[in-house]
Amino acid sequence: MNLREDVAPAAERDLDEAARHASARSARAGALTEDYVEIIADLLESDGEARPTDIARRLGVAHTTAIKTIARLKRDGLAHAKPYRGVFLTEAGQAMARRVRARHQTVVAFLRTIGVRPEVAEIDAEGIEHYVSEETLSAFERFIASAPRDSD
Amino acid sequence: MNLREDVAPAAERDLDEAARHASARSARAGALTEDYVEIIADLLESDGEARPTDIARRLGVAHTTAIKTIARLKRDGLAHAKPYRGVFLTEAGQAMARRVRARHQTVVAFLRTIGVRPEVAEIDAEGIEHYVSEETLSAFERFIASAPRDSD
DNA sequence: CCCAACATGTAGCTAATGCTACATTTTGGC
DNA sequence: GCCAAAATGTAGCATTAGCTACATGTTGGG
Repeated sequence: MNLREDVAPAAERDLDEAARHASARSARAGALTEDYVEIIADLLESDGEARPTDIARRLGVAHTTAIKTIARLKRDGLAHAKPYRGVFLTEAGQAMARRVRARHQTVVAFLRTIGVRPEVAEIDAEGIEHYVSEETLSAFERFIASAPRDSD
Repeated sequence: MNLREDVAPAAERDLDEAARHASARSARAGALTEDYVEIIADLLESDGEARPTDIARRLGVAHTTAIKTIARLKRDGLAHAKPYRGVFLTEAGQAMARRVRARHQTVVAFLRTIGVRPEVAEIDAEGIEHYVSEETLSAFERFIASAPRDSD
C-alpha cells in the first residue's frame, strides 16, 4: 500500500506507537492473571487441590496478596472457590491454563534451542511468554522443528 | 552438591519458582520506566526537547499520567525538569536509554530474522524487550550474525 | 501588548498489587 | 473430643498508573 511509508506524518507514527504501547500495557495487565491460572492448574494436577497458601508460596508473595488476586480471578470468571475449600478453575480458566502452559513450554524450548542455558531460559520465559503473539509463537515452533537436536 | 537434583524437596522447587516470579515482577515494574526513558531520548534527539504532552501522546496516555511518571523518574535520578521547561535525562537516564534502545533494535532484528513480519516484530518487541537477559540477548545477536540476510 | 489558545500542572478519584496486624476457621495429635 | 497450630480470611496502609476536572502559566496573532 505504501511507497510513502517513511514520509508518514508524525501524528500517524505517534498513533502507531501509542497503539503498540497500549497493547504492551494490556498484556502487562494480563501477565499476573496468566501466572495465577498457570500455577493453580499445576497445583490441581499435582496435588488435587490448589490452596491459597501454596499459590502464594510459589509466587513468592504474602498469602493475603494471593487471596486478593484470587478474588479478582473469581470476579472475572476464571476461577471459583468457597471459603476454606481451595481454588478451582472454570472452563474459561482451564482453557487459559492450557494455552498458557503450551506457550510457556514453547518459549522455554525455543530459548534452549538458540543456546540459552536451561535455568536462564526458565527465568526469561517467565517474563517473555506473556508478550509473544501467535505469529511469533509460530515462528518459534517452526524454528524448533527445523533445528537439530543435541541430545534429549 | 547434588546428584539428587530431581528429588529436590518441594520446598526448594517452590523457592526457585518464587525467585523466578519475583524477578519477572521486578522486570515488570521497570518496564514502564524504560519506555519513558526511551521515548524521552527519542524526542530529545529528533526535536531537541521532550515535552510532557508529546511523551503522553507517544504512549497513548493522558498528559497528567505522563507528568506523574516523570516526577517518579526525577525522584529516581533518571531525569530532571523545571516547570514548563521540558524534560531531560541525567547521565543515568542517558545510559539507560542507550542500553534500552540497543536491546530494542536487537529484539526487533532477531524476530524479523526468524520470520516475523516487521509490524508484528515491533509490537512484540515492545513487550518482550524488557524481559530479555544479557545471556538471551547474546544468543539473539549470535543468531542474527550467523543468519543469512534476505535483502537489505 | 494583550488575550485566547494551548501547554503544563494540581487535586482527587479508581483499581491493582504488594504489605502487616489481627481475627476466625479447620484440623490433627493426644 | 478438645485445643493448639496451621490455614484462611479481613482490615487497613502504601505505591503505582490510569483517569477527569479544574487551575495556572506561556506565547503568538491581531
